[in-house]
Amino acid sequence: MDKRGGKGRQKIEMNLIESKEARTVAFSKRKNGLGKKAKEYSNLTGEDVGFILFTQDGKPHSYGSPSIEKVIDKFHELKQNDSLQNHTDMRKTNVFEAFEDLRKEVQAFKEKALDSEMPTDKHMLENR
Amino acid sequence: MDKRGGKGRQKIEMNLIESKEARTVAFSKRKNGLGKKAKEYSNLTGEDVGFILFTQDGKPHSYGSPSIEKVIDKFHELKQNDSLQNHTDMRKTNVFEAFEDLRKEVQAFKEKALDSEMPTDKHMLENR
DNA sequence: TTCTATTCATAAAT
DNA sequence: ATTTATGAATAGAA
Repeated sequence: MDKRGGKGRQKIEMNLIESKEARTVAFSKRKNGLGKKAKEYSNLTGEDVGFILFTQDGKPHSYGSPSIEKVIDKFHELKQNDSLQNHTDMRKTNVFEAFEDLRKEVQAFKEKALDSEMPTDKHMLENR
Repeated sequence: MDKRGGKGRQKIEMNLIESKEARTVAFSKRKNGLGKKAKEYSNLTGEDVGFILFTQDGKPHSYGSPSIEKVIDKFHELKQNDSLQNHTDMRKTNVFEAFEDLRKEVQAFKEKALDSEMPTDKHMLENR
């Protein structure tokens, strides 16, 4: 419970963040925020949603319910024939929640196995 | 000008909104909110972003910087290059790929530790 | 990544 | 479509 000083959220212009460091932090925060909002959209409305974004290093990231490819296909399909009768399919995946559950599970297994072996295994997974 | 009453934002469960009317309102607000966040992402980071979502009537809506089609094409292109040049799991950027890796890992652990107790299912909602 | 102080988003009621 | 009262997201600092 340390009381580290913080000036609280400040208002900023919606333009490119000049500072490379601040921009990196923004990439992380904003990407997570977008993912959460997208997940909330599908949870609350029961409809599909998906998004794609690129980060500093030019890497693609995506989120989709039920999957980004399914969303893209459905998009093109409906866009092409707008009068198409839509079928109800709805199968939410809640990727982030399930993902986090699995991550914790793996973590638990690894910690348990640490006292017997040193796996040296490292995962570069940034989502939470 | 008028001071119509409101109880302020209330906390809600992130599940399907039962009320058709409330859901309709949510579609509108959430869609706008997602659009704003996406736009802010590209403005602040200078990188591309795009999203697709479907509304009650099954109609597709999209947003893209510079365009949803460009974003989709770039996504597929980079995803292809990435998998061709990197076979390791060191640079996974797609949540689904990472998810699958974790799932397999968990499965492996479980098969290896057959006599472990069965963890109970914990399914609660929340954010983050 | 974590914490705090603020700004922003938005559930309810109109 | 608007206002209000709050819940949430997040800029800046560590």
